[in-house]
Amino acid sequence: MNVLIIEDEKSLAREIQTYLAREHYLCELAFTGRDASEKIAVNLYDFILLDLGLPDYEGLDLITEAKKINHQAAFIIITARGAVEDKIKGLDLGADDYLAKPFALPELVSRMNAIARRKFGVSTNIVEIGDFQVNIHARKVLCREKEVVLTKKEFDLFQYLILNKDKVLARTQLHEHIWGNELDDSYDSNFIDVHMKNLRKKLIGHAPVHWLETVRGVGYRINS
Amino acid sequence: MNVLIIEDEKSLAREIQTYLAREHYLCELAFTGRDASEKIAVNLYDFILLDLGLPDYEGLDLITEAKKINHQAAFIIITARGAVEDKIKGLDLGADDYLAKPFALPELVSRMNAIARRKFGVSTNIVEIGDFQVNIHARKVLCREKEVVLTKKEFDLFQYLILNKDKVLARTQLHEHIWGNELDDSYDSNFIDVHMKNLRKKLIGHAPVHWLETVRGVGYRINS
DNA sequence: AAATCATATGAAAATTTTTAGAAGAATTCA
DNA sequence: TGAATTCTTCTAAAAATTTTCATATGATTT
Repeated sequence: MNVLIIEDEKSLAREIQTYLAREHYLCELAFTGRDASEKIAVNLYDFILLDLGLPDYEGLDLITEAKKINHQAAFIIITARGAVEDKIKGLDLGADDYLAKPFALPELVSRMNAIARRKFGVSTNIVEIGDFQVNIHARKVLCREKEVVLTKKEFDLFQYLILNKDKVLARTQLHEHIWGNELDDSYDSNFIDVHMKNLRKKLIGHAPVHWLETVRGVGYRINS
Repeated sequence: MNVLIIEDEKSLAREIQTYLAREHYLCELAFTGRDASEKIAVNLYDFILLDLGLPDYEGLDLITEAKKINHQAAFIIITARGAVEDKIKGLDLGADDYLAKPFALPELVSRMNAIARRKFGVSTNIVEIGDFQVNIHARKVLCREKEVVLTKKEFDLFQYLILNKDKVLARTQLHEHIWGNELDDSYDSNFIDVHMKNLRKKLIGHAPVHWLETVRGVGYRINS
């Protein structure tokens, strides 16, 4: 899950980021409204955490703006206790949840998990594929009680393929996803292949993986 | 799904085209109102994306014009943020959706998918032809539960013919589309024929394919 | 019915793509 | 910092696909 944290208090923003990272939310930070605005225009976030106390922007404008560009994101509003709280709640901003400062991070996480369940239908963090149980948040793979230990890149690949089940994913897509950034025209490397090979090898060590296919000339695919 | 992108900013148009291609929308570009007008008169599009900031045309005229000729197309209006936005919304143009610049491409895709589902009753993903189910995203062909395994070129050909159902496609067209590049003057090869033969052979192995015809002297066609 | 033209076919040749092993870089962790 | 792990590049071999080519088949014209 991709999260944008809009918060001018840098230390708090980083603290949230670190904590959420542990829960396997992938966070980007925006310290100003302008920054946030640009990021929202370019990326598609699952969650947008917005502190309503930004100096350069009227927070509410940011919400309406963001809602237009990315209607599927879940919004969580963070506000100073008391202050404008009631007023905000009165407004129908269409936020998915509100949190008053100061708040406990586990509280934030549990609310985010609840929203993820409700909004994105991710009822659980555990996805089953073949004989394997993949725990997305814990980044662990089990096969009949036993753990299959994957490296970071291997897990990233595996997860992305699982989340896009029944879709062929081109190497460039996989590469872009894992690296985040765009690709040079001169993309010429086979490290996706190498990681796939290693991933397969590890998986096959525990159970058959006929559902993980190479689509020649195109990419890779996991069949449900 | 065939899409016409009407957008004078060429780089943006191409960017959209590239992204949509990945999602298996087949795009043509029109950089001017005149160009768009001609293309609409000749081709039947499923989607028409229209940027309302064209220099040579009043965008709104283009819509009413297009609506007369092709009433089944879904219109998506792209507009600069703010500006005339409200005014446009006020007008009953019968557009299926609006997008304000800048927008995230995945957002565009998810809206198009939604429209396709609602308007055409199709999950853009699966196309049925004869006894075959073609899953565009998975690049898989099924015939009564059983998979028909196609090579890349075979699938590309098949898909392109399906997307252009009821149209005769010349060998040069098929060649240009599938190989991307333009053709040398000295085009003299029969590999389209060979691929067609192999495709037919594989399909016929599972069910009759009377709907896949050779149009002598012209090319090939799939009849719905 | 013969001649001509376009398409279909089978098989070999050429090319592309994938797999796999290993080794050098880079990163992480103690 | 050094050791261990992980990431990435490089290579060659293997596998599969693409393309060519020669020939057969079938349709169209005269």
